[in-house]
This record gives sequence, structure tokens and C-alpha cells, in this order.
Amino acid sequence: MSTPRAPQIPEKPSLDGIEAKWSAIWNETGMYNFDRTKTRDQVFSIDTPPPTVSGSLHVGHVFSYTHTDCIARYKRMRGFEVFYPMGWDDNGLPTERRVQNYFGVRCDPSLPYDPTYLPPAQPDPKKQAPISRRNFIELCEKLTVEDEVVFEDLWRRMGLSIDWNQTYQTIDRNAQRTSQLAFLRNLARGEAYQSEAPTLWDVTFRTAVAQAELEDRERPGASHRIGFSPSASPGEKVFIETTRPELLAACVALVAHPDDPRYQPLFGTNVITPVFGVEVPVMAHTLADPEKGSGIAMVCTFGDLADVTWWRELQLPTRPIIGWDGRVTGEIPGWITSKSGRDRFAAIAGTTSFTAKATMVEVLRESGDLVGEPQPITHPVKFFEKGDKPLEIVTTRQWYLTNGGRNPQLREELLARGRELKWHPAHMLVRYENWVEGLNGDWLVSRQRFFGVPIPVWYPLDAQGNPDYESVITPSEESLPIDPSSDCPPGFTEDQRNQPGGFMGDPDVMDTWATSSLTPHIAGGWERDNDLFERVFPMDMRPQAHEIIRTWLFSSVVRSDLENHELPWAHAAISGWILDPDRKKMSKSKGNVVTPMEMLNEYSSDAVRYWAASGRPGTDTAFDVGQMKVGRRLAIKILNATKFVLTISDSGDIEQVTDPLDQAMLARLAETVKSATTAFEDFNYAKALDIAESFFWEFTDDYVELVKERAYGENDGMNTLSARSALYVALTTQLRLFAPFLPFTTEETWSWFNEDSVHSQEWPEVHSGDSPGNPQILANAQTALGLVRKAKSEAKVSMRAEVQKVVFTGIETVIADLLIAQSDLQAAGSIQEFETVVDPKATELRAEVILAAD
RNA sequence: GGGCGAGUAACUCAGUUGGUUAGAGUGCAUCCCUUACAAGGAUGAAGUCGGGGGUUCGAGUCCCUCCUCGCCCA
Repeated sequence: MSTPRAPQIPEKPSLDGIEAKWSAIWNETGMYNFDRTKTRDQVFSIDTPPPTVSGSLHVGHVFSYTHTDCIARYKRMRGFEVFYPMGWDDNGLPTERRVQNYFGVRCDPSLPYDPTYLPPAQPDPKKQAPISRRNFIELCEKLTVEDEVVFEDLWRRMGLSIDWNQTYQTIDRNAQRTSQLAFLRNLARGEAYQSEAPTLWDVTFRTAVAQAELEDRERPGASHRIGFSPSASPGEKVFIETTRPELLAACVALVAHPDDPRYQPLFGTNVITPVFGVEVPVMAHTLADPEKGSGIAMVCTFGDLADVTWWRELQLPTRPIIGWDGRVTGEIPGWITSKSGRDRFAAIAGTTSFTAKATMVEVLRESGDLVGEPQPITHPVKFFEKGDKPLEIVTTRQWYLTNGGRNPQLREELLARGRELKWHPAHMLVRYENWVEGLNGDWLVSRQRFFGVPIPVWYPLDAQGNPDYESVITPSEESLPIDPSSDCPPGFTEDQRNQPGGFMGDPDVMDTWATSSLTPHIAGGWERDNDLFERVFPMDMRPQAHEIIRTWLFSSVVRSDLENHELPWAHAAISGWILDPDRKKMSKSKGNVVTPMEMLNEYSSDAVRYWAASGRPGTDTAFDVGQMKVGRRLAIKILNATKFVLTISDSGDIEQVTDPLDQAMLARLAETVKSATTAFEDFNYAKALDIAESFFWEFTDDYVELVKERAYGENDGMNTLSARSALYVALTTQLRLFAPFLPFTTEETWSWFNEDSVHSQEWPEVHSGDSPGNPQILANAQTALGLVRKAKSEAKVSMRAEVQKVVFTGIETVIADLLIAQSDLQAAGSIQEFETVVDPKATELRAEVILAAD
């Protein structure tokens, strides 16, 4: 409950400086600290998105985090103990890149650790200094701490009601321990496994890439028509069309559709590859598209994902020629036996695939195996979403986590989880379903990077020094987190590292999503603080953007399903994007981005929050400083309206409201509270704001004007106490309605007449019998007042001008309402004579206004 | 190519199970210094609800189709 005190109202209320003032006070009083004596049913827990701290601050951060904060503040006022942690996503590639550029270094894992290392004083990004993995990680940690401060300052300035005691980093010891522990549990249950398989490979970053990190990009290419000779009849030719002639040496078969009459006679026979003279079979497979090119395709290991399918399903041999560096292997492959073939391979050995392509085209042209000229085409090419070179497919040993991609039963289970989750907005479920239904393999979780959570296993080495991958050595759960490249496995000594008969550590780190998918566990204290975990898990809400439904949301559901056999949260609140005025996604390159701090300084935090909160869940929203100005105006209006009410009324109770017009206003307010609450319960903060705001403008523009004189109590016989009480009740209710959106303004005004915080108040509730009012009385009075104002406006006189006489004409019920509000209408309109005429046929209220001669 | 969403006043957006004359704010125009507020207020003009067809007594809303934009997937 509130604890009112005698109002102390500033002479000139202002928004200036209220952010610094109140965020400091909230911090001191621990307003938003989680009270862990509360039980699960009393808690509302939020799985906050950890921002990538190495990225720049963006208006998108302000936008979506405001949405979450509005919900958090609402739930807090509804009596929930809100668990609102904040994480920092510093794990992974963005941080590595930023460290490389910022310090001018690169990681070379073969180097020893230098404890005295200092980064270059004058970093030269073009000449990056090689440093050890541990030194590199130390620089990552150093830089991310600096970045986090910038983000925290922004969040505090925006008024996010985060519990700053509950923070985590996706690379900190707790996150590492949680990720490794969850991985070991997956391993023990058979959900994590390693496999030597064709893998999508980024040659720039030299790491494997998961399906979730792929994107198609349209790229120019060329179609090359190349002839193969059947072994049985060397004079004839079979023509294939390919965009990757450089992979000819990796060709293992030709495939055509089984129903294609053109190639049916060739099935089961062999052909000879041009230039290299390797004999390969012609096979049938339904995936071959008769409409595409010549209808028969060259299968290479591996040119694209279709090759992988054919290779697997037709059980073809593996003849890779592209290495991890994206270059053609330097060694001449054993399957090329002819001297001319080996000589020609030597021409492309060691070159990039780009150079190899050009060379092969020349070679094929000379040999006469290329028919015509390459035909330019545009086609989709697979890229790592953060990369800028086309992905290669190479065969590597990798760790996988089961995700339904190869297990129909698990897939169905995960689809059911998606339907069990409450989506806001609901249609976002489709994105999830499309993704899960389209999965074509398990989740590849190992990455050949440096700054990440190490895969916590070792392998024994046999007498020849070769690893036995089948006999994985795992650490004890108590020893986590570990780094297998520096920690020694149980039963071994460090001098046995990389020695025959000894052991080797798994060199890889986990995919960042393998950690991020566990944010409910990391923040919630899973297997670290079970007392906390039981109070917050499964969480109530996961706020996030729609483009990472396939990654963050899906992977989180997978982990929770496997580990906890339930959803990690009850609600998913999906936010939209910020669009620039041309309705394009905002980006730095456009140069039209305003930095968030600038916005907050110029318009005030509450004004910016107002703009953000007006964007409905899941809806892309235009960046609009106009809306921020409106928000600023609203905030200032609240300051002034509060000042007005408090100057004439410092207390009020609903029982004291006896005047029908006042009761009508409170009835309207009760409707407002009810609608806003319904909207909030549906996570529609934007609608709740709109509802509260609409009422507020009616309240100030019309109701306050109508009752002003009565409230002043300047005339005897008026129902002054009723007006004053109604104003007070309406004010305290509205400040609470606005509190989730405009935390600084409402706290500032609330503090003028209360000892405690508006943010610890109860959300207004509607009780039946609260107000016997008929809202129509106020509505009709508003219309009548508008008619008088219109007459004055048309006469171009001041709103204060005296009216000698008004005759209102309308139907009986409307006139009855006006008579109820007569004295207030006369006072507000400066009306001397007030007459009414009942006209049963009137379709609307009319007013004949006779202005007083001055 | 498949899916999802959007298209309503010059701009940004509401519009509930189909139901009176489609709403708000911004901007614009005109006016008003009024003791809560000039960082303000009052009043007003402004819409072929993307196009076409259909269902219905009645369609911004439901169905079909086409166009444009965005996103997800291939």
C-alpha cells in the first residue's frame, strides 16, 4: 500500500535530470533485487536476451528491452516477485573479431602462454601480432568487461528494472561449467555423439558451421557443359552441366532420375571423367532433376548438399580434393592413375578453388571436353551468415547434438513443445514449425575456434600416437569447468599429453548456441544453486527477436526438453525490428542511425520508452522521433496534471465521490483499467499504453476543465469534496497505469506526495461496485463542452469568453445527462443562461450558442 | 519456388465475434498568453480502407485472385 505524505511540489516541474536521480535511488534501495524467499508461484522469471557486447549499441536494443521492462514492471505491480537477470553474450566469433581489430592481434594456438604479454601500443589491424590462445582469451575478457559497462550504463539510463546482482557472461566460469555439464549429461544419455562426416566449412574462419548458421546468397556463377565418355563406347559423350568444374577431380559418379529415358540405358555402366581419366559409375536417384541442366549431374565429394545426399545414399567413395584452407590439396590423389591426369592435377594442386576453376576451364577447353563457352547464371550459394566466402563441404570429425533432425520421434516431440509454448504474437509459432520440419541433420556443436567453451573431453592415444575417438575420457562433474588443452584427464599426468600411450585434449570449442541455449539454466542456477533454480524454472518469459527463433529459441527448447523434459518457459514474446523511414531495416552502413544515448539525452528516457512501447509485439516499427516528441509531451503533461491535482487535493477516497459526473469519470477509468489489464495479460503492452493514454487526454482536456471550478471550491453549494476526491483517485490510478511505461516521470510525481515508490504499488484493480457511475454522463458533457468551444473558436474569441446563453437540443437521455452536469458545464464554458430542448428526432446533440457582447 | 506478416488520412498507427456516419496522434489550417501545462490549449479540413471478384440484408473485417513491401525457409 502507498504511504502518502503532505505534497511537496516543485515550482516548475521538469524532466531534466530525473533519470540520474531515480536510477541512483533505485540502485541504492535495491528496488529490483530478487527476493529468493518467494516460491515459484509467486515469481515471474524472465530469460533476458544477453546482448552481444562486442556489437555496437543500437536503437533496436532500446526498443525490445523496453518491451520486456514494461512487462516486468507490470508483473511486479501485480504482486509477482520478478526475476530479471541480465547476461552478456561475449562468447564467440564477434568478440574474436573485435579483439583482433581492437588490439591488432591474432590467435596462434601453437604459441606458448606469455604471462607478461602486453598488446601492441599502436595496433595495426593489417599486421596482426600472433599470440597464444590463453593470451588471446585474456584480451577477449579484458575488452568485453569494457563493453559491458557501456551497455549497463544504457540500460540503467533507460530505467530497465533489472536486478544487477543477477548478471552472467556467456563465457564466464558458471556459463562454461553449465555448458560442459549439460554436454556431459547429453553425452551420457547418448544425445551427444561424434561423427566423421561431410561438414559445411567456412574456409576463412576455418571452422565447421551448423545448419542454423547458413544463409543462401544469390551469386553470379557460370554453367559449364562438359562431356564424359562411356567406358563401353569411348567415341560417344554424356554431357553434364556444372557450376564447379574445379571439382572434376573429385567426381565419384553421375546421377540421373530413374524415370529419365535419356539416361536409363546408362544406369549401371561406367563413364570416364575427362582430363583425369577416372572411371565412375552412372547411377539413378530421385533427387536428380531432369529439368535441371542436361538432366544428369556430376557427383563430387563435395560440391553441395545434394552431393552429400547422393554420396550417403548411393554409398559412393570419398575423394575430396578441397582442404580445410579452401585450397586444392597439394598431394596428387591416388585415384588418378594416368600420367596425363596426374600432370594436369599438378596444375591445380595447392591453388584456391577460384584459381583452380579458371585453370580447369582452360584445360577443358584445350582438351575439347568443354562444350561451348561457360554460360553466366545467378544461383543461390550457401554462406556462413557471418562469413564472406562460399562454404565448402569437407569431411571432418565433429560433435553433434541430437535435435530431431534425424529422429522423427524427437522431431514430433519438439514440434509438440512448440505448440505448448504461448507465442506472442501467436503466428510466430509457424516460424518454429517450418524450421523444425525442415531440419536435415543433427546439431553440429563443435567449432574450430579459440574463444569459446571447450568441449570437455580427452582421447587416449595408442602406441602409434593415434587418438582412439571411441574411448572418450570425460572429467568428473565436480572438476568443471575444464580446458582439455591445459587440464589433465583423470588417471594421466601432464607429461603424457600428445605422447604415444598418453592422451590428447579435444581441441575444439562449442558453438555459441550450445551455451546460449542454456541461458535459463545459467541464470537460474541449474546444478549450482538448486534452491534458486526451483524458484525460477521453468521461466515465465523469453523475450527475443524473430530472426533467431531457429537458433536461440529452438536450441533452448531442445536443451530443456532433453535435460528437464519440459519447456524452458511458458511464454515467448517476440519483438519486431526497427525500420528506418524508408521502411528498410536500420543499419549502420546507411549512416542514418542515431545512437541510443543521444536519443535519451534529447527526448528523455521516458519519451524514448514511449516510442518503443508503442510498437506492438512482433511488429516491425518505424524509427520515429515524432513519437518520441509525443512521449515527451505526455510525460510533461503528467508532471503538470499531477501538480494541478495535488495543489487542490492531497487525499481522496472513492466513497467521497458523490457527484454523478465524478462517478461517471471514475466509471470510465474503471473501464480503462480493465481493458489495460486485459491487454497486459496478453503481453500487449502497446495496447495497454494506448488505452491509458486515451483516457488521460480525455481526463485532462475535458474532465479536469469541467470540474476545475467546483474543485477550487470558490462557489458555495458545489460538491467540492466529491471533485477533489475524484481527481485524487484518478491521479493515483493513472500514475500507476503509466508506471510500467514512464518509470521516471511517474516515480518523480509519485514522490511529491508519497514516501514510497510507485513501482512497488499494486496495479490498479477494478472491484465490482467501485463506482456506480454512468460513463455516458461524462461523454455527453464532453460533447456539449466541445460544441461551446467550437462556437467560440469559430467566433475567434478566447475560450474564456462569456456565453450569454446556450440552448442544447437533443434526445431525452442526452439532455438528462447535460442537466446532471449543468453547473459544471456552465462553469467550464462561462455560460450564463443554460437552456435545453428535448427533440426525440434529434440524431445528434446541437447547441445554439449566443456569445455575450463585451 | 513454399510459408508468415503487412498495405487504412500527407506521416506513424488503432479498428474486438461482420453491424449506425471508419478512429487517434503527428503534420497542416484557423484561432486563443487561460492562475496545472506556450515544451501549452481549442476548433477544423483531410480516407475509393492496395486492385479486382465473391459470400451476406450489411464487408476495413470472411472467401478467392492479383499487385507491392518485409521477413523466414528452400
